[in-house]
Amino acid sequence: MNKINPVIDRKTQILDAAEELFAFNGFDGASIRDIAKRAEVQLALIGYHFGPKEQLFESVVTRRAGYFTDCRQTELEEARAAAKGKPIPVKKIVQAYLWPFFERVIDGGPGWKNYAKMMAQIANSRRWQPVVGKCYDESSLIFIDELKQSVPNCSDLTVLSSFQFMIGAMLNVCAETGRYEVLPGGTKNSKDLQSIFADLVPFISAGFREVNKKDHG
Amino acid sequence: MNKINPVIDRKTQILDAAEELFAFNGFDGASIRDIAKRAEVQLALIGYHFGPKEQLFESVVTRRAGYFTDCRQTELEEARAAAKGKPIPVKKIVQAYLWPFFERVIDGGPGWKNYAKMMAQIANSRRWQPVVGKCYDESSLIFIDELKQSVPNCSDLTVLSSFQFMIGAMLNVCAETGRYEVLPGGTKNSKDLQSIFADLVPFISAGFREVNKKDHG
DNA sequence: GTATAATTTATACATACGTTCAATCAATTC
DNA sequence: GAATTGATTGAACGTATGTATAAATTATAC
Repeated sequence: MNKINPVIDRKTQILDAAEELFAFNGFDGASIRDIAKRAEVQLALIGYHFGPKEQLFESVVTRRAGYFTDCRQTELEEARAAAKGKPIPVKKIVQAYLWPFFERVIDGGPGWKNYAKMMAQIANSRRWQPVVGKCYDESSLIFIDELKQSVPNCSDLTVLSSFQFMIGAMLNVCAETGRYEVLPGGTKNSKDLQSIFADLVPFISAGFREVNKKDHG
Repeated sequence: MNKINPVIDRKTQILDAAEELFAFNGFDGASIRDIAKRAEVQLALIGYHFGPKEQLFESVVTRRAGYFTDCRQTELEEARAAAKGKPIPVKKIVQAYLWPFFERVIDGGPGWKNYAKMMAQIANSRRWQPVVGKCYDESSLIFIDELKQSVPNCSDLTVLSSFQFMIGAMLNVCAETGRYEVLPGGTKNSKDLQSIFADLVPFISAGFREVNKKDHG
């Protein structure tokens, strides 16, 4: 017997396959049969381990969420410590939020890439708002509160909007929809994401600082 | 007989219903039967007028696309004229791109709102890239070229990335996923979009100017 | 080693799906 | 006003879907 824990392996296989097919075909476009085939697993086994389809989807969303929220929290606390009681520079907050996501998409392998594609779609859909919220709202609130300290002239709505601008930009480029292959200036190479990240941080940071100017608040 | 052109009315009813259901349930989540019921139309009539489902979807995407590209083009040309041969200020370009979309979502009624929701989802999906590209790529190229004039220190990839940041931010807030109702600072009121737009333009413009600084190019 | 529990398989069910087609109906043309 | 075209209906087909269930297999405990 060369498998240490075949059950965990099967569950992981299922989650990976589901993640991939949800990412490319959406929730309704990916059938449980497709997922089973891709995971090289029997149809009924998916229901046995994960229950109905919506629960499987929730499991896929949840699986990697904790890594991101934990990692962001760590980065934020480091920035907080470095700021010594003063407001954290906006750029540091933005970086703390964005980097864990980009790092995984760049270096984490295909599973993390698929997760990003999937999240990019469901984050813009009202339907999955409860699932996304359950995983990410608590962490988002911490970042929003921190941002309020660093852009004190902004109204609550402005901070919230700007936070959404950041997320929308992040997900759009991490979804890797292929537009970069079509429009001139982009290549098919995903190491582009490294330089896209290098642009996104100052881009978003400057945006926050701009709306923090008195005449905008 | 009080109906001027019942055929056009039916086709419009179908497109409106499809738009709404695609926006909320996605392509595979919205069945033709659901659409027919919502449009108060017989099932087979949809196939008769629009062919297979993918073609219906393409018709929905295409219907309002021309308005946006035309309107953006007009705004861009006005800004170009005002610049008198010099590069157009970034803010004017950003505004020319964003305003037609926001204006319709704010004032255009439920159909335009649904269109925005739908586009926010498919823009982040590789699957519909060909359809979106057919409608919007030409217009996008014009804006990208214009932006290159106005942020001359940026590499092609940086301009392209920044353009995607803008689109991602725009779609994320126009999707109205309901996050604003959950996180503090937002209300359920969609007149918020007016002030979100007022924040987004300087936010994105400042981003472009920042990555145009020499040390980022 | 046997009994118990957990996992995996194989199959079936009822329903929903996209699409097709002949029929009816309405409008237009000559 | 009969004929022709286009729009609409009603029903059917074959297939794919999510889920449930009982049997078989494997792992675990005593």
